[in-house]
Amino acid sequence: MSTSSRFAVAVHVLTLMAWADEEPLKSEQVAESVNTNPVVIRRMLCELAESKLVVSQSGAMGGSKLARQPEQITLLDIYQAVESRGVFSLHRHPPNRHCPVGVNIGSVLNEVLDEVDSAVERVLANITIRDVVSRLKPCVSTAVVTKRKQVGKQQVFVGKKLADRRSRITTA
Amino acid sequence: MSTSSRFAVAVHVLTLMAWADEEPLKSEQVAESVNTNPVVIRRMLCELAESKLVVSQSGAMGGSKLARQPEQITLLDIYQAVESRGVFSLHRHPPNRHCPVGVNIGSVLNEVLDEVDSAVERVLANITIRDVVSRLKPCVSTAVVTKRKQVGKQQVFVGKKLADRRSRITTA
DNA sequence: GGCAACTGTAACTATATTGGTTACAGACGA
DNA sequence: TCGTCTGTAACCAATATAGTTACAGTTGCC
Repeated sequence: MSTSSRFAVAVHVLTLMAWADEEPLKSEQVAESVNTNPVVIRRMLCELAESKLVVSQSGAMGGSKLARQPEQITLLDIYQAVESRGVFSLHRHPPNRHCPVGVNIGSVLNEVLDEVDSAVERVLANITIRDVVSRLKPCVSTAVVTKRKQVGKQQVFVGKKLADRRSRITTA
Repeated sequence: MSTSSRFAVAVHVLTLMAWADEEPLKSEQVAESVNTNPVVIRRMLCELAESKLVVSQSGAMGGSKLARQPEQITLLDIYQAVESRGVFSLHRHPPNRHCPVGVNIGSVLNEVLDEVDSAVERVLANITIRDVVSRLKPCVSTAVVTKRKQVGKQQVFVGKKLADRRSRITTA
């Protein structure tokens, strides 16, 4: 199967922005949380912007934030924004048209794969970014309490209740 | 997403064998219908044999056939036999453990991806190879009627009602 | 205006997975 | 024992994703 991490990363990115609550995030901040390169994030942000899920601003003090409220963004929106193809693919090369099975297996498989895709989409359509944030919060409540100042190299994370964006939240 | 054609090809292969109805098929025959290399088919047959979906026999007059009746093989069996991973993957590299979102997004995503996988499996568990053959048959009924002798290079396909395995079924 | 801090994007490389191919050892029927 | 198969290793090709460097364009601020 395909299994790229694009969907997982995209959900991560939008969850971060919901967490930041209207505060625009720089690609470098996001990349630091996702643990990847800022360009990878910017590429993905472009796709998410095309699907009207985020808005970005260039220039100094720029950054990206959600284009809608977190409860108005479903995981299906994200899935459709960053995953071009369905869950399964058909044959790489078309089967033999002179075989009774080969000539018709494609249409039967397409029906099946459509059923699968629909099932996946029904699940994703019922989960919003707000839900993800909610399921995240119980886990990090202690982390927020034990937040402490950043001492070393700049390491910026965000939190609703943090006035100082340059502080660092840690569980250690 | 991942999207390999392994699942599609595996369903094709087992459908061919159900169509052949107990007659062992050689990897070259199967490869001809799938339109690929016999080794690719033999590799897949090994996986399907490990999952007890087919049985193979070496040597002259050898070949492979279904290990069970077509109605006792679901597409979920096939999916689990040839697709090692779930529909989606998590991050390639783990997110930043010092970020409140990064440290917990993995467990939330895992719950979501489990829901997705379950939905996919529920769909596939309800479709058997017998069903696939049934959905195939209406399409090929005319093809069987218009079957004609093979004249050129050996091209062997199978059909329940064909005593001569070396005949060719065509829709042309 | 000019600088510094951003995004958007091109171009390239690295890595992983799948599929295709050749080759050959071993099994097995006739 | 010979010809016909499977099983499997080894290798190459094609594709997709991710990571990296570089740079043009945009914007806020002094």
